[in-house]
Amino acid sequence: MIEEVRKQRAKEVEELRSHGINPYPYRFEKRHDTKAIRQAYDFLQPGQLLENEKIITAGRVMTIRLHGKSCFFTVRDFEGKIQAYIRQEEVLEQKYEIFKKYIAPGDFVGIIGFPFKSKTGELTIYVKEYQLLSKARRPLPEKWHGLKDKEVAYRRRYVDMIANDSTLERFKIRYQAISFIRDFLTKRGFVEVETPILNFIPGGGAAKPFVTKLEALDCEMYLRIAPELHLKRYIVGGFEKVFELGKNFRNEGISYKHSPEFTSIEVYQAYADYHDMMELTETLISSLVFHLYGSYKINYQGTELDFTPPWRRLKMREFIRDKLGVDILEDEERILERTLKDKGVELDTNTRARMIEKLWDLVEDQVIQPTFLMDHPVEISPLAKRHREDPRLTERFEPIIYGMELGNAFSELNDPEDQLERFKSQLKLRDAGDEEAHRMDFDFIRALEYGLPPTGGLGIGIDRLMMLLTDSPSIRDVIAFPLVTQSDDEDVTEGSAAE
RNA sequence: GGGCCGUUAGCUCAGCAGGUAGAGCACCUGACUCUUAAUCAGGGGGUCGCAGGUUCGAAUCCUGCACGGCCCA
Repeated sequence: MIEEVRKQRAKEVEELRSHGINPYPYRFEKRHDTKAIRQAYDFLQPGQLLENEKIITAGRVMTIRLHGKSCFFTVRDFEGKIQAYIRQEEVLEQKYEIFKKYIAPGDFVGIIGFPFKSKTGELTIYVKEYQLLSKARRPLPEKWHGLKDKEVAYRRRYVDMIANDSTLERFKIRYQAISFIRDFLTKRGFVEVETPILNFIPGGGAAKPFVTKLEALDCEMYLRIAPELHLKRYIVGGFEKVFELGKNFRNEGISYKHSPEFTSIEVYQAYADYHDMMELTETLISSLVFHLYGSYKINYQGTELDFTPPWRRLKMREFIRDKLGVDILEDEERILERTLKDKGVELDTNTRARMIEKLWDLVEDQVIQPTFLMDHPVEISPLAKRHREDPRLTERFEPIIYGMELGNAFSELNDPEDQLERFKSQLKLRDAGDEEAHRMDFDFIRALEYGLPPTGGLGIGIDRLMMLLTDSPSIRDVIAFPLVTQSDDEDVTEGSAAE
């Protein structure tokens, strides 16, 4: 069936060429987008025509309503949809016949005409001239129900975007948000920088890396799991406010909130501590929410989330003690372990660090409203500075919203001796079987020995933030081209050499 | 890795006391000069995810596999 349509379209393309019409011309001078047209002519009364105005626009034909010698059709562009009207008596008869015969839903057209409002009050472009800009060879999904199959939506996102306005809208919001974040930080004096994605030592986080090979040096390399250590080297070098927005790669499970390839933003500010980073975080995210929705409150999966600053500050030790009755600092490991066993949690490695992480996992989903989870124990925070009041803790926080860790931030550890000790402790965890434990990075120690000023650092997971901002239940919904298994492309080659 | 659900026309879905596959949209032909899920008349289109099994007979029942979704680890 799809082959039938493709052959039919191929035939039409040949016929158009024989009429001297190029079905794939080179350019069109688009002057107005649908939003601008809507804003300019919304004032028209039903039935009113503005024959002296000239509109030049272009887009994809979505639907066609043909009535013999006249035809209504809707055109969609990035800004929206607009109706157009073409009549035999207004264009050359031959051009009308060609429109009637060859223009179909899915095709791109350029149109020149004037605005009017139909009897029913819909703003419409009265077509004086049109040009086929690209002929579609495949049928569009159903015009009423759209595309619902999630597999197809993920594999062929372009079809999802064509068929479902909400999908296009979701990605517009994503890139508006990213643009806002860049502006926000730039206005505060931060410089956008870059760091290597190919690393010899994957650092800055707890994760299994992707391994790749550098042929030129015949050695293994890793895709970065976080840009953190390089960004701090910028601060050592003399930058004072930097950020990097980009992809990280973690060779771990895939779930509704985990993607092997994800986007983060990391921000570092010299002379600041984690309190400054909390202020930055809540101001950045709440003003982003306000920028997008005109309110600090949004709905996520049926729950109202209130981003109004200041956000709740919650100490990790106290919260776990309140909820589970154990003290992650003072209780013996066998007590932590028994609490976990009672809750049915199995430990992959028997370290105190892992136990603390698992205990937190048990209560994480009880934190719904935007919250800063603070002051993590030192053994699970190898890059954070010890707490000024209790050296067993660190000056660290994670913004938690709707039970999801949205990021991670610290007063950065800048004491090279302590950092070396932390790396060594991490190596012990590694020996105990923790594959995610941090690796040794002597050059980073060397950098700290040259001197890192007091620095506040912050990382935010952009994809998870976008889930919240677009009410999306899965991280795949906010990644335009999510990871899917290899596809079957049989329908492309088969019959593509249609006569 | 485990559990549940799903996979039928390009799309959205019916069909499952087992009896040789349907609708709407889309597509093709024709009619129609203010429609908007346009309308009207006619037509074409399916290895029912794949492979086995049970049966005279399987889209339907059973087993395995693949792909996907959701939940759990």
